[in-house]
Amino acid sequence: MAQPVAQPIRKGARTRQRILERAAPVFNQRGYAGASMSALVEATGLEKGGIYNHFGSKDALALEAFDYAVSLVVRSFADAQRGSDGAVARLVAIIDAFGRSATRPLVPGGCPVMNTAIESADTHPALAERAYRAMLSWHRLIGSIVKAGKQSGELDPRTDAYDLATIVTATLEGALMLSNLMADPSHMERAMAHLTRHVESLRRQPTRRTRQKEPR
Amino acid sequence: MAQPVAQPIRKGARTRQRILERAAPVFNQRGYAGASMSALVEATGLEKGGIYNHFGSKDALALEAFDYAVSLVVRSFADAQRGSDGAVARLVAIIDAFGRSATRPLVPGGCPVMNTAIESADTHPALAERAYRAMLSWHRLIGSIVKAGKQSGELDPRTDAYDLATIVTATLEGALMLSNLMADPSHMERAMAHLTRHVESLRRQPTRRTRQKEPR
Amino acid sequence: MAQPVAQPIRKGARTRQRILERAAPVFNQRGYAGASMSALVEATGLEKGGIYNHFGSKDALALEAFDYAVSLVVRSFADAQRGSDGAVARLVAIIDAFGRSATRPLVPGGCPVMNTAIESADTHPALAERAYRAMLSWHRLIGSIVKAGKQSGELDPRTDAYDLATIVTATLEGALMLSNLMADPSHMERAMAHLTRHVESLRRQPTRRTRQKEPR
Amino acid sequence: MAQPVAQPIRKGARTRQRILERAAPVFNQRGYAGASMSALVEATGLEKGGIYNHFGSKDALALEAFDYAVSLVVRSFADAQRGSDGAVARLVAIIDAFGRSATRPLVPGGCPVMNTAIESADTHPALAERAYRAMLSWHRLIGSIVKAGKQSGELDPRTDAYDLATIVTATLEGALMLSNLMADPSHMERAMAHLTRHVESLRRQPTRRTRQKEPR
DNA sequence: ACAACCGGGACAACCCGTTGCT
DNA sequence: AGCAACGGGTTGTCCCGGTTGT
Repeated sequence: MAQPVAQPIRKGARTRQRILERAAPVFNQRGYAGASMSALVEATGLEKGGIYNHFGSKDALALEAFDYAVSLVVRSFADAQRGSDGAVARLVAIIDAFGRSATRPLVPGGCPVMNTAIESADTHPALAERAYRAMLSWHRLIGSIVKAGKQSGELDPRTDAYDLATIVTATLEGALMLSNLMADPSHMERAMAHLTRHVESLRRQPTRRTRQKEPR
Repeated sequence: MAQPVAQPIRKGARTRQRILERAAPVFNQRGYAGASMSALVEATGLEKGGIYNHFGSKDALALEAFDYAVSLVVRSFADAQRGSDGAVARLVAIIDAFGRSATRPLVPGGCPVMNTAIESADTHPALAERAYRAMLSWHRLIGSIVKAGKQSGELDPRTDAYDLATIVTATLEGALMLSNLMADPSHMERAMAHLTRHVESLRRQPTRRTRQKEPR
Repeated sequence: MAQPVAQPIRKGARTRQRILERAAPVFNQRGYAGASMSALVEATGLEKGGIYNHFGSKDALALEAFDYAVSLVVRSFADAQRGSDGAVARLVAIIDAFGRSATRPLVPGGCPVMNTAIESADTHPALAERAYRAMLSWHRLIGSIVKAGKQSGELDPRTDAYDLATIVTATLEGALMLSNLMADPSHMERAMAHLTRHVESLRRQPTRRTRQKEPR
Repeated sequence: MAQPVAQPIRKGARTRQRILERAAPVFNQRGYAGASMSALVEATGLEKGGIYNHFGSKDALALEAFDYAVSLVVRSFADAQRGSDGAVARLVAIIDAFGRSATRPLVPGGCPVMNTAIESADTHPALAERAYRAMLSWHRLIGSIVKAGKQSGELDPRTDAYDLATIVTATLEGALMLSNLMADPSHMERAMAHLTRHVESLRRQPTRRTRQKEPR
């Protein structure tokens, strides 16, 4: 029963990971319905039986491949924030990190969360749920940064965390779609500039001029 | 019982139009790969042969159904502008019209342009091309409004039409995706409020404060 | 109500005949199973409904088209014999007439009787029956010529009509197939030369040497 | 029960061969266009997926099934010649072997070469090419026998190998068609008798009488 | 034990021959 | 006579287990 000592990664686990790494771009580019098992066979280099040994179904593989793809994006967010101090700097770092994916995608085929959200909304509840959770965690990430920024006094206390999360994610996802659709990264650049300006406008001002949600 | 005089539309043309009207939501919700001919058969009420009498292939039907769906959106833009005078009012009317589609979609399943852009980018060049053209026409629409607004003196002359087109379409499309993904129309409401404020900030100011693209 | 005088051929009958003339090559080249109704629509220039007004089914059209094609061959046999006196001359004329079809086919696609015999033997009893009858009539034609030739004393009395009918038709049909398969009319030329020599060897000889079916 | 040693043929290869054996008669009887995949499914006992595992398309299966059918005929020619010495004996053996197929067909449905030549001439270039090659090899076989017979002195030196190949194959193929069409093997018997006599007349004669291609 | 092979059906898109309505 | 609609049939691919071989 004693587990083998010092053989940290079994061979099967490495194969499994390799399948995920190679399947994720296929799902991200072709979508769930458009990604055939034979395409996955080609991408992974394994035979169909080999894939089914690790994943019980195309469905299960798609869910894990999605999680894997999201984990790459999340990690890039974490890496981006590492060297940044302050709410504005961290938000800008996230905006930059996402914006870079327009020219250097982490997973080919665009943002996996948006792609999955678009395709699976009316067809695949399990995938749609995963996309929902991923997006929710991003909003919470932004929300926690805003909250910390307000507490530290960096951000205007009237700043609405929900507002900002919506504006940032919506604009970035939309701009990524535009850049890919029109094969022109300047859309993403404009969106990044716009968001950066917007985020910086949220700083607490010594003057009495309001910025956001001005009271009527 | 005099027979109807001058019936301008033959029966076949009416059937063809009905197919488009009923196929468009299927493609918009399920995507091209996910929309099977049998689903289209069910949606249209015709048999397979009946559909193929009017459209040579699923491909041809998808292209025309996309164009039909886009035409609905474009018409809603045109209707929205009709009662509006001035660049800001017209832009806000377009933002409102698009924003309404989050709660009262013109075609079920979200924005056909975004959906098609996401799915077809790496799989279906012909569809991707149509989505590109549709988006381009929207950008040109916004561009022409901005240009007119600058000429009339309503808008700040430093306003960049490209910038605005990108920001507006990216934010709206992203927000629609968010609203649908999270089943929460408030995302779209926040985006509309943000964009409305942004557009209004582009008005020519009697003071010398700059708004957009401030010269460094 | 009086029918128009001196209009011997109704328009419908002409259309019907035109359908046959244009459908026969399609069936002869593609076979019954390979000739689709849409191919026949294209060949005839009519719509499907138009064809079905004249022929109750593809089957009925195929049968009549076969008869039409055979009638062309039969007529060419009759024309060929017209100027020939004597059994040998008439047989050679028929051989010549058939042989010419290798380079100048009466109906594109080869001999309709052989084509139909090959395709329909195991699949279409009604067509196979028509092919059988056509071939039988050719054998009877040759048989009657041989019989007349023996009665007139032109042919050796030991000549077997069945034998000759088999040899002539088998060799000609086989040679036509070879010429078409190998795109080389010399096969037919050799067959014609061989048969002509053979037929001429059947003439009653003044000597006592035997020609055919020599007694062992 | 020692397990079988060195089983050289994997299971898949056996299935593949079985498909060919069972598909060949279907194609030979119904033709390429007339042989539906469902008929092949029925004949082979496999499901469609099983067949498509071994052959990429109906087309590929048809080509290999044709080759298989031809190989049976070619093998029967080889077997027939085995016990025969001399050109005349070998030619007669081939004639006999082919003639037997009228009553005991190697592949049900007639000669695959002729059937394919007839059906595919104007519709299926790849199959027509295969039929052409098969026929060409038969002509070369006859040609090589004639050549050897002339060199050994058995055959009249004026014998034309092309002539003989055409006459033999044309007559045999035509007679097989006649026998099948008219359900009467006597047509083939007459053709065999005729060809046998003809071949034997090609022997070198001690006298100076000519046999073939007499100079005018 | 694990991966490759192989077979199974259901379903894909598409076209067939046919009929009825205009 | 032509257009429109019909379903059943076409070939071909799908995703997925069971078996075989290593």
